[in-house]
Amino acid sequence: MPTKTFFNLKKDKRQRVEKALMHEFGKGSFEQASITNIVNEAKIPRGSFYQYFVDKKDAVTYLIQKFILLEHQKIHEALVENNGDIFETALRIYDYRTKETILNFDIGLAKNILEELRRNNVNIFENRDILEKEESLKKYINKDNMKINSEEDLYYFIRILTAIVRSVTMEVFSERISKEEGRKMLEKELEIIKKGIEK
Amino acid sequence: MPTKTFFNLKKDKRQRVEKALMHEFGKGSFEQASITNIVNEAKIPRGSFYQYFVDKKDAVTYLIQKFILLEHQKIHEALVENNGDIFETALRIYDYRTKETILNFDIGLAKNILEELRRNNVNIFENRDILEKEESLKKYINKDNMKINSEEDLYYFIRILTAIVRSVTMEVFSERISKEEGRKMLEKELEIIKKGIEK
DNA sequence: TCCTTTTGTGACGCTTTGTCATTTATTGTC
DNA sequence: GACAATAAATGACAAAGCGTCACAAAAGGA
Repeated sequence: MPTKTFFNLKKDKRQRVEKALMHEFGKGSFEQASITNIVNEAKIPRGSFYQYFVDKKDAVTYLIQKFILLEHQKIHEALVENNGDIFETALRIYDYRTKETILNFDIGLAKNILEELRRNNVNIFENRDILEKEESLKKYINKDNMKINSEEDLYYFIRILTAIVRSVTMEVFSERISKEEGRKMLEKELEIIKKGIEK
Repeated sequence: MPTKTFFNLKKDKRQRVEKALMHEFGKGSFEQASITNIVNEAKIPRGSFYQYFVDKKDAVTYLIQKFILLEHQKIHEALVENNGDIFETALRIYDYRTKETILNFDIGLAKNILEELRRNNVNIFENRDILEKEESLKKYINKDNMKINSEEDLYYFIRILTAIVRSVTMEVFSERISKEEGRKMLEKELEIIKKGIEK
């Protein structure tokens, strides 16, 4: 997390830094991002960057946390609007993630963030950082039409959905498939999960 | 892919280079790997590295291709031994991936390779590079006890399995869960896929 | 006003990458 | 074996990036 110095910054300066971070981290991969570019764009001296953030990773973490919180709200909305239907919600998550702008995050940045979350297998329904501040989303899930008999079942089921939505989202991001193709694939995959495989 | 110069190298030298590559790329992430370390370990001058490989990525690609081919063979074996049972095979893939040594690749290196394959959503049943040289594994899958009515269904089903096995494998690699916990989780997840969710 | 604490600043040391001009080895031909 | 042509080896070098540090400026408090 950024230092307290960063949060004490005047609004104008902090926003300049934030904007530069979002821009640079969205351009290529996180590894490729250059601190030199960030300080140039934000018009702050190099030393200041290290006064605000421990290192590059620290700055990334800050953006990721922001993203997770916004996404949590978004999923909450989707769940409520769809009366707790988790399959519809999964599609809604896919839809907004593959939009041009995700929660006001540039698409390139969102892609990198989601990749990072995937790498660390962060599950928005279980994430600890969120659960400290926000309530769990699980209770909004309507289990009436599902063969879910325990908290454990639900846990594993959410893991499966998370893996699948992520997988197809990343494929769209990497431009191997279009947004529309991806959605159709996701629909088919959800259908298989619904019906099961065993004869 | 490496240059022809690399393949023309005397066995001893080529093996020295390969060993150094595998060691360095297994130490940390691919991005962290240092070419300086590789050339030092392999006892070749810096310039030679760039005579053999276009760049760092090229060297990585070489290792990944080697890995994919070996894994393809391994899955083939597993499928045949289990009479085409894809669920058992999924568990077998999990098992050998979470072993101490994977196909003679150091565990750190295997982790990085699998992460890369995941990022690019490489599916060993569909991979183009393999299909040029080897036959598809799909035909070995026994569909008798499964609600799979078309090639398309099978395709999506394999996508789901791939996503799930990868997800849990990466969690074991990142040491959030143990090998044994991971296996139990995978078993539960496979069970859900078998039975379906819909009441 | 004077002292203390916080923030700003950019030159610098260090490391790494990929290039390139030059040297050395290998191969083929007569 | 001699010579030319092709292939491979070599390491010094330019360019670029990271994080540090000593010092300067600003802000806060008494």
